[in-house]
Amino acid sequence: MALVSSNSKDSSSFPSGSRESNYCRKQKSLGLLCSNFLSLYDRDGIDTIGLDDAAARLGVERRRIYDIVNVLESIGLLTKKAKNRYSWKGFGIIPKTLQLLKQEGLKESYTSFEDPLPFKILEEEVDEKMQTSNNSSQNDKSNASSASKVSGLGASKSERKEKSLGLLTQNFVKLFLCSDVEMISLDEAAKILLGDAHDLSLMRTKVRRLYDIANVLSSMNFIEKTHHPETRKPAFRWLGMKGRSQVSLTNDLILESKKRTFGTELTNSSLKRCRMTPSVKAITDQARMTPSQTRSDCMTVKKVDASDLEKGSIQNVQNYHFGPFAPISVPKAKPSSNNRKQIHDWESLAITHSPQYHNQALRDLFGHYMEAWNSWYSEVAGGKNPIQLQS
DNA sequence: AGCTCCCGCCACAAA
DNA sequence: TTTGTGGCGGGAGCT
Repeated sequence: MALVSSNSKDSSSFPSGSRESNYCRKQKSLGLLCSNFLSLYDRDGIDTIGLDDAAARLGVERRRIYDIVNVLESIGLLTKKAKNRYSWKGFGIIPKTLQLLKQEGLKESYTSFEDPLPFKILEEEVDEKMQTSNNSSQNDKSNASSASKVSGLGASKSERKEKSLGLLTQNFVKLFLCSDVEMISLDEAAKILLGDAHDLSLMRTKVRRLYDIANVLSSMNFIEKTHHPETRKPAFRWLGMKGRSQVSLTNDLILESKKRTFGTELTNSSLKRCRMTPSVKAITDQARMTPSQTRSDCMTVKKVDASDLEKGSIQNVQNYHFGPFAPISVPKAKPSSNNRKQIHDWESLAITHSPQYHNQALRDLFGHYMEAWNSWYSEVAGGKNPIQLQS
């Protein structure tokens, strides 16, 4: 197939049993790929994204880009423009997407785990612009229903859609938005999403896909991995937009530590066979952890009520601020007359969410930032309540 | 040993 | 027919 990239040839030259000893599976995870994808495209001035371009710049085969893009598209971050081309919508769309997903879920009368979840894709009202690209595939999507169909070759177009990663992502998110569960394991989620089909191999496949989705959503901090308090079984907890805003402070530290390690490298390909010194590996391991994972050592995160995000953020989508250490890709708030108020917001945000690191390197780095912040703050804002790094 | 999830085959859709 | 898309599950890395 013409799509096979040089990269995939690389992998085929290292068949499963004979990969180089320093092959590191984690370095090639979908989550990391998603982070890198966002580093590339979540910024001002990005309008369209070419899949070939993305694959080349990230150093992965195209198949993996489809995985990422399908999940991102399902939550509105991207919309398909044409073959090979997507347009970037950005995280401002997320509150609206979540609201719509919640409405959808509630409309489907899905309120508890006892109810089978009717499969129905979110209408494309997430983005009005999409209305212009009216085509048959949209109708197919919105008409897709019933989870009970079993897989098999010769599946129709709509049957294929029903099993798509995008639809599964939306239904997975609905589980959180439309129920009162604190956390859910992927096993449980798969059972619910499969409805009445409990075939073992179907279950395994569904769980595999949920792992893919969970990794991508975790990398954006919409969910975080945790453990059930009683069974200690791995489970995922919903963070939503709060997850994103809470980690904005630490995000830059993580980006920074990545930079220190890899320079400007954003591709996964370079990670493929690079040998890392133990110290570098320790830092990159830390950096690879999602910010929420980094936090989770010391912080407990309360479940976000979906209504919070509806109340708070929807009307403020355009005014969403990420805080003083906003990622470079995020447009910073323009200086304005209420600059002073923003300073106080930042201050309280920083105080509230000041992370505590077990990792000394990150503690040092964070300390450095706090020092810089306090010095700037005392100059500009009079030095009231300087922030202190908690130990 | 069970969990996790990368990898790429290959069916299906679109051009 | 060729190229684009993405479901799927084997099996290896990770814990």
